[in-house]
Amino acid sequence: MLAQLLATPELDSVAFRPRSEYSARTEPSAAQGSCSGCRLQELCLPSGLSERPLREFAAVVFPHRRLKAGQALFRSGEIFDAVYLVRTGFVKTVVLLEDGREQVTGLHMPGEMLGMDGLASGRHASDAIALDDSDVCVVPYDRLETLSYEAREVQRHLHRMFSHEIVREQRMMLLLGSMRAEERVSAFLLNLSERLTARGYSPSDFVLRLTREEIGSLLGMKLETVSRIFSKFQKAALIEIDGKHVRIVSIEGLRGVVGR
Amino acid sequence: MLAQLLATPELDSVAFRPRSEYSARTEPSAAQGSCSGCRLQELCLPSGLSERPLREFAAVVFPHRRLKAGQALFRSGEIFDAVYLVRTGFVKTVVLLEDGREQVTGLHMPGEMLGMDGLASGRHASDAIALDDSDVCVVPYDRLETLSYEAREVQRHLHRMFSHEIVREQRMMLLLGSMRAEERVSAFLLNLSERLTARGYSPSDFVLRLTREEIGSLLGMKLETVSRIFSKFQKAALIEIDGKHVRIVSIEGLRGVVGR
DNA sequence: CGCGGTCCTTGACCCAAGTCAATTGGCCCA
DNA sequence: TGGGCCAATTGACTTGGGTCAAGGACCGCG
Repeated sequence: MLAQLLATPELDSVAFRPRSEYSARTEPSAAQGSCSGCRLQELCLPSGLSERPLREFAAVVFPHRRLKAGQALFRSGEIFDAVYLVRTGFVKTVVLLEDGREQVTGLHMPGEMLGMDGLASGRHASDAIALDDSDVCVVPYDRLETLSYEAREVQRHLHRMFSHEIVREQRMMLLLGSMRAEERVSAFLLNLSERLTARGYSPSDFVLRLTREEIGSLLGMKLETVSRIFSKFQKAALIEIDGKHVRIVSIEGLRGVVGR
Repeated sequence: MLAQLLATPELDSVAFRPRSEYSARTEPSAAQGSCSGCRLQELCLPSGLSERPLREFAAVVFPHRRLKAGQALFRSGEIFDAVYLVRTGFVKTVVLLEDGREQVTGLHMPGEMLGMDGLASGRHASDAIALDDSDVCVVPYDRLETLSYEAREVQRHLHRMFSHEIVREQRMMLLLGSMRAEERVSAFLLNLSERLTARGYSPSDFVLRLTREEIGSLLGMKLETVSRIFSKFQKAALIEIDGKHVRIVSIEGLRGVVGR
């Protein structure tokens, strides 16, 4: 999306110096763009801002970070110093149990904020891993604090984003705690469809960025179960599925699965 | 706890006028106490504040609301206008599926903040129900906004409380998505013990405020399973349980259940 | 081009947890 | 003081989803 706007030759030629941290960070690139020029505005931080704060934001510029598929944006235990806004690509977040078990806790799309979990303790409580080559806007927390301290509407918007995350996680708890496997998969597909639609993509035709195993982890089931349910939904003419490519044939049918 | 401080005759005689809303709200009582006098300080909003903002808070006074066991603090769909701080008693939060299924998403103790889920959409996304007779501090959101707008440390502290909630929910997702029933129950007991300890109660001797059904809902299992696991833990000499009264006999044993 | 790796699908079998049902014990209050 | 109600326990049985295993498709790479 917005990548086009910013992917000028100058930006593409910026050298990425890998740091020696264990998450193999890349330095934020010099890539810059004011929020006022960002196509994600209506989904992102400054959304809903009126004149004055918007003008302030117009001058604001945050560094970006480019991630290759599989690369970590941050890892559990690392010092928290910034939150992140996905600009392009998809990012998953994962929390780990000491014994190695892990749980995918979220799949984050352009416009969504990441990393607020680190604020509580000063260290991140989850890993964030790019699923595609991704571009992420880095908002240093002290910057954000100052902005929201100075512009009340920024503050309010920030609170709203926090709250959104809380509501999202509540819904995941509901899904994990009270729904059966088929309902979870159906809810997952419907949710994807909705969020992709809001970003201008087809509501019925998309590619899963996650493997069956990752989907299973997100939904609290095993990859074989995910696979079987996809097959079953296909047989029932609710979806067509080919590897990671999904076509929703009957939104109503899917709604029926979770509705009852 | 702090209730004693405030339960002066004048306050106790304040009339509670039930409103006509479907959650049968009581008006915030006129009960007042500055945050600087509150025994929950180190757990609550102004915690960690340095001189200046603390002085500001010293002047701050919020209304309280008394809830009888079973009474709702807020309900899903109601207009959001305040967040709440539990002062005494225990409060559960519940999210509902259209078909009537429900999921207990949290059990909240004194010092914990509630209701931030309403900020995202302007309406609460969950129900909050008192489990005991409880006393709750009502912080109108616009008040909070102003405070955190004026005192930067308040803002930071508020963000930290948001973040805490996000981390808590992440952990619940991990529990629901990746742990087996016995591990969940063990993690639940250990978590209760920890939080009660932080509040000055015994780490090993406490009463569950939830029924088996509510515990099951919180942990994503049926009440019979909860009951069986309690019995099993008792047979294994990890706990002693009599109705709602729990005594942890072997913390290490419980840790062993979830550790492996 | 062929080899190894990862991802996906499907089948057969099994078990953890759900379902259904009976019983007990408190507790409220008529 | 006893009847009704609700919470909890426990047993017998069922089942949804996990486990294990085999095989196929599709890479990227030497």
